[in-house]
Formats: sequence, C-alpha cells, structure tokens
Amino acid sequence: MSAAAAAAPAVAVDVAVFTVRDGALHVLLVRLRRGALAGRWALPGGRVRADESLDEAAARELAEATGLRDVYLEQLYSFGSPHRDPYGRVVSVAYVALIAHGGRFAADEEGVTADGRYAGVAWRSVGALPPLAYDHDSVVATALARLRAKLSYTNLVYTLLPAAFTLSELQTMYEAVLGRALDRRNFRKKILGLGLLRPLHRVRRGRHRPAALYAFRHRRPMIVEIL
Amino acid sequence: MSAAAAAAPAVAVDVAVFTVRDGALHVLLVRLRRGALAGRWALPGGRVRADESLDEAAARELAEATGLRDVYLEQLYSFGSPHRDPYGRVVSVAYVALIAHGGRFAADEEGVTADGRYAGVAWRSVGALPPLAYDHDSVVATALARLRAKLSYTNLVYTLLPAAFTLSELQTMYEAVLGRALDRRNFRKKILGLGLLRPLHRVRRGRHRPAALYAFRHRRPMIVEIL
DNA sequence: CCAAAAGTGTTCGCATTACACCCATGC
DNA sequence: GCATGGGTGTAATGCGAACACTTTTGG
Repeated sequence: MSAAAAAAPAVAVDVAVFTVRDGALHVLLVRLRRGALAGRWALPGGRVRADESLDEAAARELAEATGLRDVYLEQLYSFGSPHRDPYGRVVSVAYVALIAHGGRFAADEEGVTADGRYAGVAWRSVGALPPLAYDHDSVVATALARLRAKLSYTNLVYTLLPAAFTLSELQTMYEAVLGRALDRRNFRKKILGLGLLRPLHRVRRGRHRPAALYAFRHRRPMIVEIL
Repeated sequence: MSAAAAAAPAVAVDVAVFTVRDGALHVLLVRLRRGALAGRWALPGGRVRADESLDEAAARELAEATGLRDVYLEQLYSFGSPHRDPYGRVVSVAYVALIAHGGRFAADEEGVTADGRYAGVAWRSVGALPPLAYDHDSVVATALARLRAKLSYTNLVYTLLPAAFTLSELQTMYEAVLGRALDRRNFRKKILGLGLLRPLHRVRRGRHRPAALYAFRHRRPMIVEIL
C-alpha cells in the first residue's frame, strides 16, 4: 500500500464526463479528499480491479462518484508518463462520458461522496477550469478534441439531450460543443434531411412561439456525416 | 514470475506495424517462442518498464523486435479484458506504426530474434492473416480502421513512402490502405492542388514513359483533408 | 511496332454557404 | 403591443465524380 516509484505500473481509469448546461459545455470534477493531492480538483477515477475490464472499471468509477448508470462511455486515450502520479507509477486509461443535463446531478454537491474519496462534485464550464491534479488538464484537452471531432461525424448528440427536444435545443448542443454559431436555416435543413429525427407532433411552450418537439429515431451510436 | 490471475493488472504494449508492399497493405507479425502460446503468430510487444512512458515502451519493443528506429508511432487503443492473456491479467496499450517498405526488413526473417523471444518475423498481407494470439485479431482490426480513417484527413502517407516517389506510387499507397481504386486524374488534381508536394524535376525510368518524382514538403504529421 | 504506364480538361450534379422576413405566443 | 424565439426559401459557389485519348519510353 506504500508508494512504489520503481515498481511495475498500476492501472487506473479516469472519466471525463461532459454535459451541456445553459448553452455551455461543462465537465464533472471531483475534489480529492485524501493523499498528497487532497483539496485539488480532478476527474473521477480509480484503480482497475483484477476481475473487471477497462470499460467496466470506468462505468463503476463513474457510478461510485455520481450514481450515474447506463451512461454513454467511450475509451479516449491512455496516459502513462512515469511521473504523472506522485503516489507511484500509474498508467491511466481515460474515458469520455456524455450525459444529458437535468436528470440527477443537475446541481453541484458539496458533501463528501458515499465512498468517502471525494470532498465534493461539481460541474465546471470547460472555458474556466481550475488547474487539475495529475495530468488531467491534458486528459480534458484530449477529450475535448475527440468530442468536437466525433460530434461532426456521428449522431452522439443524442447522449446530451433528453428524449424530447426542440431543434433549437439540438442546435445549442452543437454550438456549445463546437464553439461556433451555426446558421439556423441551414442547420434545420441539414438535420431534417438526414432523417435521424422523428417529429413528436407536440410542442414546447414558453414566453414566445411554441417550438415543435422531436425525438431521435435511434438512440444508439451511429456513424453519420452531420456537419 | 508465476501466473497471477487475480493480481493487479500488468501493463504491456503491442505494436501493429504496417507497410505497403507490392500494392498490398501488410502487417508485421512475430512467431512466439516461449510460453503457453509458443508457435503462434502475434504482434510484437511486451511489458512496460517502470521508468519509461508508454510511447517509449512501444518504440523500444519495436526496436528490439526489428531494429527499426525513428518510426512513426501512434497510440491506438487499450485492451483490457480480464482473460485476454492466458498468462495472467495484462492490460495492453496498442500502438500503430507506419514505415516505408524497402529499407531494412524488406524480406522476412526466419531465425530467432536477438532477444530470443521470437522464432521469426514476417510481413503478412492484411487480407490473409493467420489467427493471432491473445486478442491481436481485434487489435489489427482496430488498427486498420484507424489507419483508413486517418489517411483521409492527415498527410500520414508520407510515413509509407521513401523520400522521392512518383504520383502513381503515392496513389498506390492510398489504394492499398483504403482498399478501393481511385481515379488518376482526380487524384493528381486533388493532391497537387493541396501543395503538399515539391516537384524534384527528376524522373524515374522503367520500361515505359518516365514518371516525375516528387517529395513531401514537410515530413511531419499534419491535419489535411485529403480524400 | 507493341506494351505499359504517364500525363492531361471538361462537364455535371450535389452540397454548402450566405442571407432577411414574417409568425405565434406570453406578458 | 412588444419582446422573444420559431419557422421558412432561394441564389451562388465550390467540390467531388465521371469520363477517354495522347504521349513517352523500353524491348
């Protein structure tokens, strides 16, 4: 259980969970409660157990930190610089997770998490992140690049949206992740032309003209040229 | 040194080295000489040492197996099913390497390698691979998908070509990797229009009309929409 | 003179872009 | 009635796809 700088590498997983909240892309951070880096912000993660796959470890770590289950998870990259973890030699397999905002975890939580490892959990806008522990700054940067690229040629936006949504909400997701504005007419033309959406023939009302609601025909990852 | 099925995972790297030979994409395979899988074909690879990064481990393993150095290497994916290695729990970080055919390693080598781990080294066409040890079939499949995708939006073909080459040779590389024929006129128009090549004002002679030679302006990875 | 590969332009259709006005509702 | 976001069409441009013949060399 003690530091082992020259020992064979241990294996961990770290998860960068993204969501779009108020039109801005956010990552889920945890505040470390123990060890040399106590008090620092980091991505949730931990050691891989002997009897679980990497994917299973990522899903477990995410569930332990947040209670979230059945989340879209995708392996990102493995980080293995010899000195990335002050505790000892740890190779970390990073994952990206995407969730729709508004279910559980709508708000930040200040208390100590159930497993006692974290002193708090918070969504932070990717435009204003604190310095992160380990090499998690690099992990987030790599995850962002992957996310931007992948949203352009897959239907993965569905992971960021509830079952019913308006075309404007869909457009907001793309704009938040890609970081640029899109023309509304061209966007609607393109998206509707792809046939990925099913009109629900219901509307969302607000203090303005009601907006038509849509759902995805298929809520599973597919390769589709979107933008 | 004994099997440790329930112990913490060990970390290894495996390298899928590709080249184009006679117009067909080939992978470099090694024949295992020791252990439960002796006699089987596999990708070169081995344990990550305590003081080296993952990239360094991949480069070292490749050099040990083949003598090749300064090769284009890129991390591919990490494979970590609990039972992928009969020896014990090993998480493998897979790499893709790309080299120009014709330097060293033009031909296969039958003898035992310098480090004694392999009973032979051979290029095999990806269209006709033997069943591989571990989960290396999946590794090769994943690597192929990555390679095909990445050649379309980067200038990485340069890794597969010598310093001087003809446009037909360049086209052959794309056709071998992508697995489909390309129109010669459109190909030349597109490639020359990108301005990535420098005409050498020399020709290659054969038993036919001489072909103009070109070189890449920059031999380093860049993002470029090629096809 | 024959085989083999190199070299060269044009046309067509489709997809992307740019762009401005009216509509329906809540307050 | 006014503020807020919803909804709609057209024209111009650029890009990729299809397509056939002539040229140069070696043998």
